[in-house]
Amino acid sequence: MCGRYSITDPNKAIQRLFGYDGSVLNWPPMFNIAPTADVPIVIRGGNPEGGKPRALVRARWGLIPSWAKDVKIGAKMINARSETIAEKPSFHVAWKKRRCLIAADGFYEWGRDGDRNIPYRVAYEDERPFAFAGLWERWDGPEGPVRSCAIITVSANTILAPIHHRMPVIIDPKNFERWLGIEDGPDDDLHALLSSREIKGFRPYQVSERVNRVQNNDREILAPVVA
DNA sequence: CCAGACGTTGTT
DNA sequence: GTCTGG
DNA sequence: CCAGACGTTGTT
DNA sequence: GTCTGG
Repeated sequence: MCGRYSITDPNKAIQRLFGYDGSVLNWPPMFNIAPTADVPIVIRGGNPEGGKPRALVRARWGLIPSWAKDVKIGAKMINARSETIAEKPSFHVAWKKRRCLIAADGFYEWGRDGDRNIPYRVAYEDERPFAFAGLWERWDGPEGPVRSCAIITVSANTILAPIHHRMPVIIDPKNFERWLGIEDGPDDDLHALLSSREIKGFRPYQVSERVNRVQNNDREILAPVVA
């Protein structure tokens, strides 16, 4: 699963991942991102610097379906299972029309050791940024429209299985256009993107339990601790 | 037909 | 909105 | 995901 | 235990 993640340099990550200047949103470093936080995502739309039609926007983490009566439902919709995403009423429309990429440079998983939960950070060895496969939705609330998103999950691969049985889907940069729907393709192709479960070069390492508290949002959160 | 749910995770 | 249960 | 709250009444 | 907030 994926219930916390990080983007330590959002502007640089946008540049490296998507090849355009994302500094307009001027995002601060986020070491400990929790559900309901506003996060930067990339969707179809616009034409940044004359390139592919993509738009960098902010969205609340936790998908709020269009029919929701309250934003609170979003807190339960932080992940969407790839196995059932096409059938679930809450995700079906977004699956067809509103896929997104969620910029990150690490995510956190809690493993279990007896009665203790041990936090790990999972990131590329060289700390390069990557993108989760996501869905987004627009909800018209009493205080105007709210954009929200969810991270898609699959069963854990061999690297992560010892820690946890679910993990987020990472989309390879060469598949960004296919995923966003900028290039046409049948739905089977989309499922193929979700089923790769490839996270070559990823490395999980134990971190301090300080990450448990969402208020702890500082660079020390990233530091490895000795088991 | 209308009413009511609509999600994931982990744990038992 | 759309699907399921009754 | 984890942490932390979880209630009503009456009075100021 | 279960829900809310972050």
